[in-house]
Amino acid sequence: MSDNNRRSMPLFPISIVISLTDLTARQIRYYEENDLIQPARTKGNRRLFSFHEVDRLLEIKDLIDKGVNLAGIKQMLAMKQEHLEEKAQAEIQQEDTTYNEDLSDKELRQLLKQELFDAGRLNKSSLRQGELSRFFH
DNA sequence: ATTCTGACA
DNA sequence: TGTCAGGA
Repeated sequence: MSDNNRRSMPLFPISIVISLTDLTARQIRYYEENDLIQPARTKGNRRLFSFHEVDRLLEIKDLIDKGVNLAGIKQMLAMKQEHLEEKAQAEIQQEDTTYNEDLSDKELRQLLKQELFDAGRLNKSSLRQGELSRFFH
C-alpha cells in the first residue's frame, strides 16, 4: 500500500488547486492559517499541495457549503483522523493475534485491556459528536 | 507571469 | 472574504 505515499507527495501549486477545488487563494491560505491543511513549500516559499490535501480541501469546501464553521470542520477532520488511527491500530493487533495461535495469559489481559480502552474512547467520541450540533445551522 | 504576506479605503 | 500593495 505505497500508493498512499504518492498521494502524500507535494505536487501542484496553488493555481492548480484553485481550479481543482473552486476555492479562492484567500480561502486556501486562510485554511492553512487555521491548521486545516499543511501544504509543503518550495525553496521559493511557494505552496505545494498533495492529492491528500486536495481531497482534504474538497471535504472542507463541502462542509463550508453546508454551513459548518472552521471550529466544527477542525473537529470533524480530527475525528476522521482518529478513526483512521483506530483502524490502523486494529489491523496491527489483528496481525499479532492471527500469528499467535495460543496467547499467554499476560497477552490476553493486555488485549482485553486495550479493547476496553478503545471502546471507552469511542463512546467519548460519540458524545462529542452530539456537541458538534453547535457548529451546524 | 505567479505566488506570498500583511492590511483594510 | 475580497482586494490591493510591495516583494520575491
